[in-house]
Amino acid sequence: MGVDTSLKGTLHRRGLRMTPQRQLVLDAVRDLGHATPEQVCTKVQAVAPAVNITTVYRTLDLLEQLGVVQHAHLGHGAPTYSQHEHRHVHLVCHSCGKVDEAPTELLGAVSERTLSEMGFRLDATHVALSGTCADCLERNDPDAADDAGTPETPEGGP
Amino acid sequence: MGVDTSLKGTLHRRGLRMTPQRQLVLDAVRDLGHATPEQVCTKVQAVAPAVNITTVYRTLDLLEQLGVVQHAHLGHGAPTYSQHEHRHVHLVCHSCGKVDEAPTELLGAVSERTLSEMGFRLDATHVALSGTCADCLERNDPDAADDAGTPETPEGGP
DNA sequence: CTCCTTGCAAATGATTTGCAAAAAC
DNA sequence: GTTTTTGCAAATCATTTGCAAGGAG
Repeated sequence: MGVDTSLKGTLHRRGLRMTPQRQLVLDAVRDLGHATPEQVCTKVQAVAPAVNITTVYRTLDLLEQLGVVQHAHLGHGAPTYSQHEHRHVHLVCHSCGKVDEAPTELLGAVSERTLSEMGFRLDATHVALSGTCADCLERNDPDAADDAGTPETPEGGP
Repeated sequence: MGVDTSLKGTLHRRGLRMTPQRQLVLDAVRDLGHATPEQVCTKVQAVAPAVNITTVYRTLDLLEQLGVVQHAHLGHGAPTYSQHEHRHVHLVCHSCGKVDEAPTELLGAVSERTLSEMGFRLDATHVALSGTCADCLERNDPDAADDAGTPETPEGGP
């Protein structure tokens, strides 16, 4: 370890500049765990109302290029940003939208299989597993809690 | 089986109407495997140029409500639509964007674990696993093809 | 003939871009 | 002082909605 890993150092090594906005965005991402650009913006604006959402987008892109944060697609809507050190698999309930987290080792065996069988290296932290959380399972389907294959066919008649 | 499974029958049972557009959209989804609304639209317009993309969006929504197609989020951009009968897990390469498919049983053990440990029922077909495909692995990283878990952890102390 | 469905145009929501002013080095 | 960064407004892209005309049953 001889490399400067501070945000300031990382920026300076590339001829980029340290600004309060960049620190605030990074802090917000750290704080929120996995948040959309808009959530990050709201958090930042709680401290510095003048910061524009444009800057948040630009800064998130930049921090990702620097390898300081990463984004994952949790399902239907916006990408969410978090830090590499929070390595976990996201479990998104597509009924209530809740995001659970599971240890990446959950996918260890799967990862090995895709690598050896198809040469595909999984990035577990970028994955969002979709399904139905415990609460919604009970709420919608009190006794079919052991079947993982039957599609539910939602109703939508006028 | 006594239930009419044709699109026309499914529609009629709910008081909805069969139209050429709906058949075309369904054919396009079947044909394309997993396609974004825009790709479906392009395919449909190859046959019927007058069909509006609005209709494609509306029809995809409808077909999904009917349980005829489903959508999955494959990563960065648009959702993609496919058929329930093609039950597979998507493996998306976030380097080249290629989409591979794996049998859903790949996630069987994971599914059992999330269900018993967290009460979370996975929907394997809705899942997109992200990572690096064999081609891109070799292209970028010719000899590190056996590591699926060691992170480089960027630091940033307050 | 009666409602459902479509096409169009305009509304919306999220993200990006151009540019001059402000800030960092 | 020079170059990067920011804020704002306008542009863009994807998706949705209102409404009148067109089509299915």
